[in-house]
Amino acid sequence: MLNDTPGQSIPEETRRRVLEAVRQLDYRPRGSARSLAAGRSDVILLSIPHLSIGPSIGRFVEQFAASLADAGLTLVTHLAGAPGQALPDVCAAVDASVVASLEPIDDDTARTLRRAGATIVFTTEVEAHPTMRQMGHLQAEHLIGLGHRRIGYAMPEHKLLRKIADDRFLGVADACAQAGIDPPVALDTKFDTAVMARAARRWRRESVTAVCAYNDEVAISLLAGMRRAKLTAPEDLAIVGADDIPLAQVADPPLSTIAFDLEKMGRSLAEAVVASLSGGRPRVSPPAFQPHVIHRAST
Amino acid sequence: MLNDTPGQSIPEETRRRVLEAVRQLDYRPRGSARSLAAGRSDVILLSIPHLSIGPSIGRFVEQFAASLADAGLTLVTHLAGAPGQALPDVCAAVDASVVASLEPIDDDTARTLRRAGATIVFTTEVEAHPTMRQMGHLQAEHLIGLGHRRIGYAMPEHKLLRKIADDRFLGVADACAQAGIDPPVALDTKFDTAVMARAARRWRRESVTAVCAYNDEVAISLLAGMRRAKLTAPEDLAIVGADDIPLAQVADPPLSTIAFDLEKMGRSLAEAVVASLSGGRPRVSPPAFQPHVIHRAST
DNA sequence: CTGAAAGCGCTAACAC
DNA sequence: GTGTTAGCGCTTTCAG
Repeated sequence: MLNDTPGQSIPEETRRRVLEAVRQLDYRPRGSARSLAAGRSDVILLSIPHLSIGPSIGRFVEQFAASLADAGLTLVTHLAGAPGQALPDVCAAVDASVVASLEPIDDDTARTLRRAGATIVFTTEVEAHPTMRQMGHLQAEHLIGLGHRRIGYAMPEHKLLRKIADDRFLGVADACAQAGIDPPVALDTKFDTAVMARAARRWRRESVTAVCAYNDEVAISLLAGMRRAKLTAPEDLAIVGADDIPLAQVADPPLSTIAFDLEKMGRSLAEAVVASLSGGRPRVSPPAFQPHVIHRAST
Repeated sequence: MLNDTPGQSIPEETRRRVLEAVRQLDYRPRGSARSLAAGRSDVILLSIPHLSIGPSIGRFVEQFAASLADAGLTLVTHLAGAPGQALPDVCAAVDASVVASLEPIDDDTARTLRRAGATIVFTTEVEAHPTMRQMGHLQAEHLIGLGHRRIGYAMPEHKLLRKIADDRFLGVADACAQAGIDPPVALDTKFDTAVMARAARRWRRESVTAVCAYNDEVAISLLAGMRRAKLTAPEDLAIVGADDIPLAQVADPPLSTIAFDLEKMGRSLAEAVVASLSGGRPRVSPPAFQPHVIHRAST
């Protein structure tokens, strides 16, 4: 009865009272025993790339967790990349049935994960990877559409963001190639106004008229550098960010950026997880994220 | 031997070969079986307050995870507050032996957690709560030390941040009372330049000369509003933020803020968890966080 | 349709 | 000092 097996004949009164008792004691089956017996744990482990934690990812995780909960699955997250337990260790410890990741998991780890007790591995690799690329593509396209012919790229400071950054950069490069213009000139950045001022001048010297920033934080930081260098956006240098963080709206000038539907993304990922659990192909539905540009005054 | 029981006599060669084989297969005991048998899971569940995810918390979590890993414990995190699984559900699902939380856990939940299979509950309630308060205190003290006699408080937009905000606000109010000046005048905020411009003017009208912001994001947003209202910091209104996010350095003017040692905090919390596991009192050592003000141009 | 029993993968406590 | 076994709390399967 507790498992709600269909086709039973329990007096309504009794049923109610038992359920009531359960609620009162708020009994919960012990996860370890449950998964040991059932051979499947209903625990989903999400690996979040180190340091890139921000409000956007928060919204995504929330939706992901909520959708999973609807399917009776429990989400826990793990901060990847940092020192400490590696993903396979954590996976084994919580006996996760599915591992989801926002950034590509290397083959070696993936193999370990898969081997680890029938644990199914699932990554967004298939779709999210292109999405990162697509974001870069959109940034550049937007700028090119505005008439810019020489584009800069502002890399993130932290090297652990490099994998994602490379993807986004590739998208920019792609768009430039497609438009038949020079490849983007990439420069490293830092959360330091003086450094960013120097970068801005450097781009100007190289005849760059617009730059795609790795994300909004980098873009805002560049805006600060420009102010210091007595340069204005978008006249001297047009700037486009990525991720649409809340602060982008109050940047000076307000920052153009690339947004995408994180709630939808969370929902799709959850669907994919559920599907993979019932033997389906672990794949997220294509029209999931719909990245799009938000045009504000900085471009 | 795999458990490294002391006092054995295994030929060195054999030992080496077995260990080698283990590494090759990279075998990992299944967590569920392990904890079921041992009655203890070595999984630590960290509950992170909904939405307040930011770079600072990332650094904290990393250090926490690393320190726990040193003690052979595995950390997973859960986003609290959001719809989806509640903390006790997640706790039961992963069979956590310790639950740590950044914000106070209500008594009801705590009781459930504690009951749930000998799971020990641990919260930072004891110490972190005061720390939030202390941050507000420091903000106000700093401003008062600079000669300000009427102080404003900028509340966060999101109501789920309210609990933390109330604590921080209380610290500000405390400091004001101690200094014998008027209580802080609190205003709601939004990531919208126009709204913030209005708030700035409102504070001026109320003779406020300095405002403590809930955090750096709110502060930066207020700075944007002031620019719009043709007000300058710190002359027209001195601003102090909290948390010391990277963007605080590139704010215009650079933002004074309250920082604290997140790495140390992570380490202390881990120590406390380990202690609580060996029967000690779940308490984090007092001199753990050392919040301090970083004085920049905005005040 | 309901009850009893086997056993999931490990650890701990026990005899040898 | 080493091998063996009982059993952790559940699910599932298989008789009744």
